[in-house]
Amino acid sequence: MNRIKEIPFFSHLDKNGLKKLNDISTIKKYNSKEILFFEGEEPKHLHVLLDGVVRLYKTNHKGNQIFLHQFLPVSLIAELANFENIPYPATAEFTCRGEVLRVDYKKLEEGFFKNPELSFQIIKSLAGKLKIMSEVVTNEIVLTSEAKIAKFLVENGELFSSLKNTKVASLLNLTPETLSRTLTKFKKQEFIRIDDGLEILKLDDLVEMYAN
Amino acid sequence: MNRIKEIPFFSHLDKNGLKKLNDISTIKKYNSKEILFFEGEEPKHLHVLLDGVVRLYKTNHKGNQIFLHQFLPVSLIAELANFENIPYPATAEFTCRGEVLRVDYKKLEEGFFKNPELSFQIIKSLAGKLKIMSEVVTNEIVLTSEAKIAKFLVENGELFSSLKNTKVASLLNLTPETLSRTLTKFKKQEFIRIDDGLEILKLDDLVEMYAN
DNA sequence: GTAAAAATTTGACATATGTCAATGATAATG
DNA sequence: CATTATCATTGACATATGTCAAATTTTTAC
Repeated sequence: MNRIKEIPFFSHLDKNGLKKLNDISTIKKYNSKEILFFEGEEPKHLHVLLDGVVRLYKTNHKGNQIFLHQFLPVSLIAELANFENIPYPATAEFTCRGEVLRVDYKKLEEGFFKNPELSFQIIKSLAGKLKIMSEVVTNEIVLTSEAKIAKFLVENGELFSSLKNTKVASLLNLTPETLSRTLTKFKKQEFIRIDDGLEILKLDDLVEMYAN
Repeated sequence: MNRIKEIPFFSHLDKNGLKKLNDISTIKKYNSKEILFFEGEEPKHLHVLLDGVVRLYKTNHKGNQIFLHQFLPVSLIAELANFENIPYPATAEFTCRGEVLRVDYKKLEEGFFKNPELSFQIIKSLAGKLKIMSEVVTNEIVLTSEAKIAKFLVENGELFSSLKNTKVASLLNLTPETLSRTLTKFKKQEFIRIDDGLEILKLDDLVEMYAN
């Protein structure tokens, strides 16, 4: 109950509302690599990530994972499936131990959807998701690998420096080989330098590669 | 004003609400091939498609159009850009003459967002868009061309029969050549027959290609 | 500090799909 | 009906990116 009060999503609820919400929800702990839900599964709960990190991915025809997004607390996860009453469109997996609030969706719908503040929060969340998906489309369909990498270097330089290349490659849905080759190319062109962290030497040239 | 009353989105508004909405919106007509908005443009209005057909697409690095979705009346178009206050993520173009209701978004936000019924409609719309985007991702990233085509034949057989192959190819973001080759392949395998309309001979084999 | 494991780089090759060009088939127009 | 114009098919080739394997480097663990 105290946990629920701290969720920005529900923080505006009054005592009665909190109690009702508490009655239809449970908190569940997960370990790293545990699956919150599989692509294709029927949703019964609304999941609110309280703690830990969840990665969302689809699986392609060859069985490779296509990374879509990484969720940090506190966020709703795949609420689309609840609202549209469709199977989960992707798989959600914990990358470290964490916790979710599982809310019985049917009961939530009955009791809470008249609440304007909650509606507003849901709108925010959905719009955010839509933005994410739109970016996925841009990154995966519109951009070449080179452009994807250039964009990532410019926009996530810090993160790049802190991660192994294999990890970066998987975030970008590329093979480590492609990433490696592209990075050496960028180094040869003197767009970047890498020693103990990324240094961008020719920002404009990098940006040019993905912006239009 | 009468037009507004007929929009399901706003049909629940009372007289006063309708009047206020009417004051902040205008109806604009468009011809075929006219652009409603360009990718990257700053949104000022919420667009409600009242009449006509609008196709939404992105442009890739080579200047090719990547088809995302076709809107039929009555629908909100790219409201994401309004809600998130970001540039339009894609271009919207009329494929035939039509009409939109342009609502001054700032003013709408100030005056209407407390309305629970409207919020609910917006949630519905956003969730629908999210579903569309999720399908785009599935189609474009997860499936091979062959699978895309198989899926389209199974799910849109009627439409397939009524369209030229060039048109189908562009809906699927494929070249006509690839479509043609794949179709001949399916015919050779006796999955389909085409004479004066599509006939699916081996549904299971086709479905097998894209379902997992 | 050494051994084992993991990550990176590089080369050779595979593959799906696009591009271009030529030809044949259909449809549209006067 | 004849003539364009559009569409479909086919082949040869290009290209980006993945796959596999080997060599090298870096990191981790004892």
